Amino acid sequence: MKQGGKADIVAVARAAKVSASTVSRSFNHPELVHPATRKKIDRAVRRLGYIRNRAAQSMHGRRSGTVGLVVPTIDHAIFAELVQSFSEKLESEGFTILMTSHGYDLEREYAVVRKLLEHRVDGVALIGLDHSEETYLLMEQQALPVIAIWNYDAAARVSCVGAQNFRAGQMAAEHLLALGHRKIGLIFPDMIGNDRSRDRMEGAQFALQKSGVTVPKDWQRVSPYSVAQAKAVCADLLAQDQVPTALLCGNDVIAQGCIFAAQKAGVAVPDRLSVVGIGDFKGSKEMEPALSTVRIPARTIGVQAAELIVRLSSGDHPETIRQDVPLQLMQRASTARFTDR
Amino acid sequence: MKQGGKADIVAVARAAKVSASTVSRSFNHPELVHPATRKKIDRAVRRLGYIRNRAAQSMHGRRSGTVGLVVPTIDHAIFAELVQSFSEKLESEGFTILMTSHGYDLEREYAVVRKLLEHRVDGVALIGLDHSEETYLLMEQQALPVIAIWNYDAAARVSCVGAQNFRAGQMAAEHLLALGHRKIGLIFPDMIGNDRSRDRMEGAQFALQKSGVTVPKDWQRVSPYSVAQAKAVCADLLAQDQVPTALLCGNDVIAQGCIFAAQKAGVAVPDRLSVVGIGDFKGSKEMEPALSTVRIPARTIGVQAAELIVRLSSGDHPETIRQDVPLQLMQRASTARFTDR
DNA sequence: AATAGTAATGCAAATGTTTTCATAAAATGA
DNA sequence: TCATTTTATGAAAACATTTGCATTACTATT
Repeated sequence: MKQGGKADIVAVARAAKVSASTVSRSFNHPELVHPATRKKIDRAVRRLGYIRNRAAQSMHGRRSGTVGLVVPTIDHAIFAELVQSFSEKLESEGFTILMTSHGYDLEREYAVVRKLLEHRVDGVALIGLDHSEETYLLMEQQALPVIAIWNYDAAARVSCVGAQNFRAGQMAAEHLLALGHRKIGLIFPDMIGNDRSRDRMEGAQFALQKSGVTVPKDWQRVSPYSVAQAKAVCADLLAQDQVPTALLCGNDVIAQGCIFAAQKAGVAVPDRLSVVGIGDFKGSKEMEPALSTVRIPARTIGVQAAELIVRLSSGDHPETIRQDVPLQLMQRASTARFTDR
Repeated sequence: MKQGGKADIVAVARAAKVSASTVSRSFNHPELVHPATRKKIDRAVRRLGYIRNRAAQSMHGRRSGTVGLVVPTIDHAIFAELVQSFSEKLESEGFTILMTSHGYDLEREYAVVRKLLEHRVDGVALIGLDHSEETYLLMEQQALPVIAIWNYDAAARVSCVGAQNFRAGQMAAEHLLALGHRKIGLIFPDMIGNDRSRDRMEGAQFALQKSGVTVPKDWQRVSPYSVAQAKAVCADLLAQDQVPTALLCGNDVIAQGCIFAAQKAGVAVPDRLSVVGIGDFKGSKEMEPALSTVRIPARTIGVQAAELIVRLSSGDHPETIRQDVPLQLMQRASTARFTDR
């Protein structure tokens, strides 16, 4: 029984009194081996505690059964949700995921993609479309299925499944404008290496400009992805003489921070300040007041991304497939019509 | 340049006019190969876009450079934080993590551990100590470094690093008792396959009993890990004739739900209802009112777990190492002294 | 200049599996 | 009963590396 964990296929073959080939076949093409033999082999496998070695398998051009997933960080509500649905779906298809994060550092991203390649993953999934030229080149050179998750871009260099962030920013802005707001503040995450944020900001600016609304410098703030820090940034903004009647936030975490900051400062939401986010993270719907936001369906994206990469890595679809996942405005309690009292 | 992504070590050797052995050495023992040769090889590697094949490497008893991580789900603030710090540390040590989730299903856990073993991971990390006998047996048979993260138990069957959940429940209860509360409600997640929850509940009950406080059935509720559902459960509890003056929640997500439910029902926190959680998740400190909770230092645990598994998988420490990570009561705004008005 | 010692490299075996091809055994058909 | 087809198995090559051992090319020492 306890064999020190080193039973190989020939040990099993010996124990079952057959050849290694037969054991291998009994795993991979069971229909080719006699039921009685199969039974003998099964018993031997169990007795020795044999576990197949995928490393050895994948040396035969056999697929490794792994998919690489590269995220900036998983410590964000939104990525966690995405990663969960993505990996769940992939696991149900028999894949295991090799997960790495790079903390928004494109240099490190290159390094981790390389490492995934060393492990001979059957495909790679990245977040967003902002990647270094080196990284793109590396992946193209390996002729490996690659998909970008989270963003949709008709001109994307690789297959992608996601939503249009420009549109998300636009929708959030249009929502506030439709409610009559003209004094609007913008709080967004830093934009370096973060195309999502940039596109949303541009979408918002586009909608505002079209309506002739300009945002004073003082009402444009940068906040990291953190409730605590967003709260501080927002508190600072609200402490000014002139404050906006509505806040458009780059994502729901920032929006949550803003709501808390307003509550703390005694500014009623939505009576005196409307707040809209982007993302519709877990918890946004439940908080008080419930957060109005543009919903990006993370689970849907995760599942579709998993399906796509399975498809790309099995059949050889050399074409680039781009899937646009629709957004949805979730009007809730944190935004209200602007009334000049 | 573009070689269809199929350059192997002998192709590199040919291009650099050396033998495959030398190329191999130049990767693994660079000090043994002449600087000039190394340079030639480097150039060839770059020119061909060669990427080492770890599958082939690990066939030589060489470590695979992967660590398996098995979580119930990563779609929980707290696991996300843990997983992030764990994987960050591990990546900095040169490992890649193979991540799988099982959705609190111990059968599936067995299956995913098996799959990790097929990939010849250098170690396995699981959450908690509740695992099927089969899973334990499997891991013992393979004589593989295994650690359980999140719980500390002096009698744990495998190495572990984490906190004492019994103690956490106890601390939360003692906090409420110290504030003068006697009418205390308990809202906990389901306990099947979730030893964390069970231990916390027992710790809380222990402290309450010691103080002669009994909790009516109506004030003991089960809530899934979800702000929305906790909010509903709590709303139901608060709609009764008799309501407690304090709520002890099995984790911060539930506590957050309770606070939102109270806000919605017009029950002032902490004036009329104190709420304490367990975990100190991201956001707990920032919400309004800030949540009092028992802090379980997820990042610390993640980092220590990573260090431990590296240690176990490099040197051969056959002994079982158990690390207790201390808890800390974070008294914030959601709990206050009970005053009978 | 010869020898010993060291540094750098190559050869070949080994790793654990899959797969092609060949062969043996059994089943089928006349 | 013999020839033919089908089914089941084994032997050996292949996969991409690493490594122990042998060999060659340098340096240093006398």
